[in-house]
Amino acid sequence: MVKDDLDWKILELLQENARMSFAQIGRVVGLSPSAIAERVQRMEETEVITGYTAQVAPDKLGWSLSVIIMMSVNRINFESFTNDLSHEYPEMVECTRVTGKDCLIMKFHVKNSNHLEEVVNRLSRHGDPTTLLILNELLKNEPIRRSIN
Amino acid sequence: MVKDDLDWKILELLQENARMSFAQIGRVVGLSPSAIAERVQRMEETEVITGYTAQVAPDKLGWSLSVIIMMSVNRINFESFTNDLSHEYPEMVECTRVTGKDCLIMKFHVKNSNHLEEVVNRLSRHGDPTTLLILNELLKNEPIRRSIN
DNA sequence: ACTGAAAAGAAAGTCAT
DNA sequence: ATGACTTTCTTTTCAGT
Repeated sequence: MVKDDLDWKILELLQENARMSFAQIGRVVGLSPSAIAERVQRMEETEVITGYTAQVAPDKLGWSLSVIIMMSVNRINFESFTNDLSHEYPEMVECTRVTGKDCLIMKFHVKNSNHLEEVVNRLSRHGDPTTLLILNELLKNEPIRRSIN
Repeated sequence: MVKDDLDWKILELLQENARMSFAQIGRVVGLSPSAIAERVQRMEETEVITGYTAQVAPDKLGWSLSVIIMMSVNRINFESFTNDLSHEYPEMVECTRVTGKDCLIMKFHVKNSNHLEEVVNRLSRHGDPTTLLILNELLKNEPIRRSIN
C-alpha cells in the first residue's frame, strides 16, 4: 500500500509527470534510484498506481466538440448497453454510473454537431439522453494528494 | 501537429502507457528511437500532448467516496468561485463548465460521508449543489483515437 | 528497506548518407 | 529518417548492511 510521506511524494511527482525517471524522483525525495524503483513497483503491484497515461488535446486532433451526456438506462438494457462500450462508442472517453434511477454520466469528444447528432441518435435506442456542451475544463485530472486525516 | 498514422500510433501507445521508452515505441511502430523522440517532442511543443499522469486508486489512499456535484454559480460569484479552485477544494479533481445556467460539473474524492457533508456545506455558499454518488467508473480516461476522416 | 557497484539499456547529441 | 558513434543518464540486478 502506501507506507509513508515518501510514497506520497513519489505519487505526487508521478501524477504531475509520469515520465520522470527513478533517478530524478530520487533526487527530489532523497533516495537512491533503486529504492524509488522498489517503491513504485510495490505501488503498481498493490494497484495504488493503476497506470500511466499521456494527456492529449482532443481539439488539436479533429475532435472539436466535447460534451457530457446524462442518460438513464433501465435495468433490463443496462448490461447490454454497458457491455463493450468503448467498441460501440469509440468517441466515448468516460462513463460513470451514479446514484439515481440507473443513471449514467458520459463524456464524448465528437468532430462537429452532425457527429454529435449521430451519437445522440445511437444513444437514444437505450434511453433519453441529456446533452451538455463543455465550455471550459477549469480543472482536469488534478493530482490526488494525501488525506490530511 | 499530427502528421500521419505513425503519430497516431505513438499517441495511442503513450495514452496506454506513458512510461514507454522511445526505443520500445520505435520497435512497435518501426522507427528509430531518435525518430520517435523527435515526433514526441514536436507533439509536446505543439501541445498535442499536454502532459503525462500516473493514475492512482483513490479508495486505496483513504478517499473512499467519490461524487459528482453539479451546481449553478451565478455570474457575479463565478470568477471568485473558479479562482483558486484546487487550493480552496483540495478534494476536487475535476471541474467542468457546461452549457446551461452558469453550470459546473465537479468531481470530488472524499474520506467519508461526514467529509462529503463538509464539502457540500462549503459549496453551498456559492450555489445549490446536487450530489450524485459514483457507483462505478465503467470507462475512465479512455484513449483518444484517430478520427476516421 | 536502503545503499552502492556493475552491467545492460536508453537518451541526447553529432555527423554522414 | 537512418546508421554509426560518443557521452551521459537510467534501469536492473545483486551483494552487503
